[in-house]
Amino acid sequence: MKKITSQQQRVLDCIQIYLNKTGFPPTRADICRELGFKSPNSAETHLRALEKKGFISIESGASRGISIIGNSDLSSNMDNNYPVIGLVAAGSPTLAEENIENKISCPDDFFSSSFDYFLKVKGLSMKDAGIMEDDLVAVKKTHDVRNGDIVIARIHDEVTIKFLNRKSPKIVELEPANDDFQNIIVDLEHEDFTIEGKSVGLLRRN
Amino acid sequence: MKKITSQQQRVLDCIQIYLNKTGFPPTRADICRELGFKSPNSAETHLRALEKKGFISIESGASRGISIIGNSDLSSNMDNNYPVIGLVAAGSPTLAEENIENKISCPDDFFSSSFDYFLKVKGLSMKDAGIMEDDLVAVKKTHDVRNGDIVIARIHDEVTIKFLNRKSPKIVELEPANDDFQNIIVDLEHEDFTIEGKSVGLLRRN
DNA sequence: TATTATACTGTACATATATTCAGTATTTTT
DNA sequence: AAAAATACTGAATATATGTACAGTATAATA
Repeated sequence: MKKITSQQQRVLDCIQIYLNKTGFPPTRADICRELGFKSPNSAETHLRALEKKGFISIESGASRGISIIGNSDLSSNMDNNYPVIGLVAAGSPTLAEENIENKISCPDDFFSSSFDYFLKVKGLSMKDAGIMEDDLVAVKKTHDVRNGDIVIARIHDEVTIKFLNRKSPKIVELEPANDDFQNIIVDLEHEDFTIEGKSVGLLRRN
Repeated sequence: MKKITSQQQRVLDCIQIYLNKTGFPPTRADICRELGFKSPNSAETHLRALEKKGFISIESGASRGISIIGNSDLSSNMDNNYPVIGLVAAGSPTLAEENIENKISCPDDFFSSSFDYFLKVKGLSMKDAGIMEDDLVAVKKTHDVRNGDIVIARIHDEVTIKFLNRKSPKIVELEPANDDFQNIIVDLEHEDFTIEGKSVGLLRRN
């Protein structure tokens, strides 16, 4: 992003404020009125400078054809309501109504990968990985997991969040990030084991 | 809200889609083009009907002066672009262009308190508090801080994130959350010390 | 049944608006 | 020191645009 002058910043702010106030962009004359310019060309040259530097785009010929770039304000990355699910000792973290503690509005592209829900962490078994009690882990429902991934796994009826370490085709090791906890060895042939998903991010609200 | 006809709904949708696509509202001619009308008055009468029913407002005389009424809360609850600032060893974390690594679109009410920027954490001095390298700490610029708060403080030219512990009116202790690091004792009378803000949340993107 | 609302086409026109051209002056960059 | 960018005023103009007027036709409402 190229550098912006203070006057150009004023014009850019003016456009944003006008948009918030009216719902549509200003004309050159509107900008002049707001900022005290006496010639529409004052606004015009600033707009062209802002366009050249990539801050706005101007639809040629169209009235009020200004749009602020990076202002993905509406549908392109519309917020979605993501459920927060408590990590209970027993029971699968289903999206059933009774398991949803609340919902968080958040852009769809907030994390590197899309995700399906937030998991509220209980306990400190992953504390050395920076995952603390009550942290919200963004979980993507997938079976495409690799060694070293932080996965949400279910063994019988117990759900847990751990590092994945696939030792052999039949043996999976779940590693906590805390010396006070022990590794969990799962024999895929004799135990009911499911990967619910993996962590793609974390959110902590003080 | 009064009932809407299917054609009026089409026009309303058309306005929203046009807004999402271009960033500004359509003209009567634009609506005609999108929906296949052959007279600008077709769009005009639908717009007047939508205005009468309270779905949109029309600024008289202004080109593209259409705004969707239901979107008023959406524009106030709109996402904001928050700058990501690198925690550099030296220098204040100012919002100057050269310090902004990128921007993150995020709802204003995402954390318990409003905040001003994301600070990208370097080092592991707060690892026992679950703050890891490259984590993004949501920082609220404020001087209203209390003992036990995670604060962003500046000593001379060095910026750091630590627990605050005000020992006396003149002595402030900054505590890391890592046994490998030592407490920092600051003498307010003889050292250049500023509280830049405090942490109100954390974001980690794997 | 009369009236109003809906749903259009088509023409016309005043004005709202973008945009160009001609200047002047200061600051920044090369 | 020259060139380019910034920061304006002021005037002019082609056109983009809102909007009124004149029709036609069907569906909904009172």
